[in-house]
Amino acid sequence: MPDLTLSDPTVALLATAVRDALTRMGLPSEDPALERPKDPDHGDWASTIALRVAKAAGRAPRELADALATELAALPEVDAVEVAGPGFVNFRLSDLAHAALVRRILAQGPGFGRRSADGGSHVNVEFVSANPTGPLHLGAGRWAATGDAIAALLEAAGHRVTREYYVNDVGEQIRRFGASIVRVDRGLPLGEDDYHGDYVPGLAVELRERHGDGLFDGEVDEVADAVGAAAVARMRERIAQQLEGLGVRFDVWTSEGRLHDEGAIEATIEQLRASGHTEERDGALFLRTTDHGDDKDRVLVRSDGRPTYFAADCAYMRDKRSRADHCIYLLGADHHGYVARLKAAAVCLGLGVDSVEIRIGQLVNLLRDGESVRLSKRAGEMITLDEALAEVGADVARYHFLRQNLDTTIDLDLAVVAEQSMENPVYYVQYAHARVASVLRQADERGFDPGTVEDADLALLTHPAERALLRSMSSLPHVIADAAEARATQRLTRYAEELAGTFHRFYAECRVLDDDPEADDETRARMVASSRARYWLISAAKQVLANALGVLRVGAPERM
RNA sequence: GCCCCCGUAGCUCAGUGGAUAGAGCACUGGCCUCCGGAGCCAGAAGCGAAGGUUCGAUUCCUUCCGGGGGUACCA
Repeated sequence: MPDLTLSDPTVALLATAVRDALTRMGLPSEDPALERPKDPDHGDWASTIALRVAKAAGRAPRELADALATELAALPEVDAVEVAGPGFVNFRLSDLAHAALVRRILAQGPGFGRRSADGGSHVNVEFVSANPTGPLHLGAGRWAATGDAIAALLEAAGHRVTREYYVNDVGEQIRRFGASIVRVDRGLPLGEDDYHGDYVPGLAVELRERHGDGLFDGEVDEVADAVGAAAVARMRERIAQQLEGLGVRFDVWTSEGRLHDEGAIEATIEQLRASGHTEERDGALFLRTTDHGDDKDRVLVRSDGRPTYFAADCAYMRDKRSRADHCIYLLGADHHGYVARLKAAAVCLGLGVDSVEIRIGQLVNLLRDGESVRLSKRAGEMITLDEALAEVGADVARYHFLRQNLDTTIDLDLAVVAEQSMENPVYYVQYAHARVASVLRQADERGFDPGTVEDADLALLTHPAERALLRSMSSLPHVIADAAEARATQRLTRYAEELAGTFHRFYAECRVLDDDPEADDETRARMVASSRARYWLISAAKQVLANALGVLRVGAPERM
């Protein structure tokens, strides 16, 4: 549980009050166990501390809660402290706290909900890292959107973040990729393991244009490496473009080939050998990953002397950790077998198991007319990320991916997503933002003078719909902190939907720009005061919606 | 065989050990003389099964049932 007191002064205040009360009661002053009740009838905040310490204190939870409630001296920010159920202590915030919230949101602007970077650790988030032997398919979009949003969440939670892509740009697959291009270029037949994608012929043409025909001179085996290298460079550009289409930009692209060239792999193997974690068997060098939870030892150097990809993975891990305090790997479920060996490698490299965090996401199952479509680069049939984006749009695609738990396999039927796009939850949220913008525009056009938020009488915001909106708005800092810690993007999307919902309900029930020329002066003055309070309320709501969408990297439109 | 993920409303999915388990879609019926109806309100409908831990379990543990994925001196 992240420390909520860091991001919310009201919580900090309550926490201190609970701790002080505990001390006065002669009980250990521990975590005040503050949480947000689901039901607004239970107040704005609740503490379960009485339930938690009852046993140790040897007193009934309900009795403890009563004593605690009595001890909690009246704070100006709190209207009431109530005991409910088996021993919950519920706090009801006062108008003062609500007014402070609106002013704080507007004063902090885009910073509301975010924590300053001071003291935050440096986190490296590696994601996508698809082999550069073809364009990204739609499934990669899930990792792109999710990794990017997790990175944004971590930034919002106060960490320095590096978004990183690992490029497997050397080895057998690249050679095969190069050979496939040459074969296609010459009209030679392809083998089963060659690259059959429909992007291959065009790539051959492009490479001739870019590098001249000389690149292709020679036997297939002689030119495969060079063609492969050129093709990889080209695919990397294409992949970067595709990611750009989804609004994702990487800070660092690490080339596996560079690790080889710089001797990082040899150095890593030497380190592992020197630290006694390796063993020679049958002429190959193994890393004893079974000592650290893996189910079999892994080969670092083959019997013919060539290092394995795993050796490169170790070198890469060492490289990344030298640049960051904490490394997150976002991998697809098809790589879950890598978890144990990577964790073991972290131990063998002396990096600290906890500093290497591996997140496994379930795959995207693409459906077309209800039938599963295989997404394979070599087999050829695939839907590329850019094709998909052309159909549904980046915001819709991003939001769709971010909305779901990583543990959930996504069944995605593009036709359905595109069809439902008008009913898509992302529009529900964006519409709320656009609606606020529209009201603010109206206010301006009508010459409405909102005054200043300092002068506005925010204590007028007592309607249940207004209270619900305030309550929802106040949650953003906690939602961001929780979602970042859990690496759970769907918590933020769901929150955005909830916030949008409370706004839509508010909008349906409360009129912001209210005036009645027929009314007497006193009534009209009341209406203006109410309009001003609501004006600042929705201005703040707009900011919170924009901040939530901003972390998700989804647009917050002024009009739709 | 071993390992990982999932099983919550008709469908797609949220649910961080707390109080009466929530959305969207679909269905039924309502709501604009007035700030955007891409909206609001109401209705019906659910935790795969059994044990255990706990003051409290949809959540943690075990077993079973059902579905998906992974298992290499591959890359």
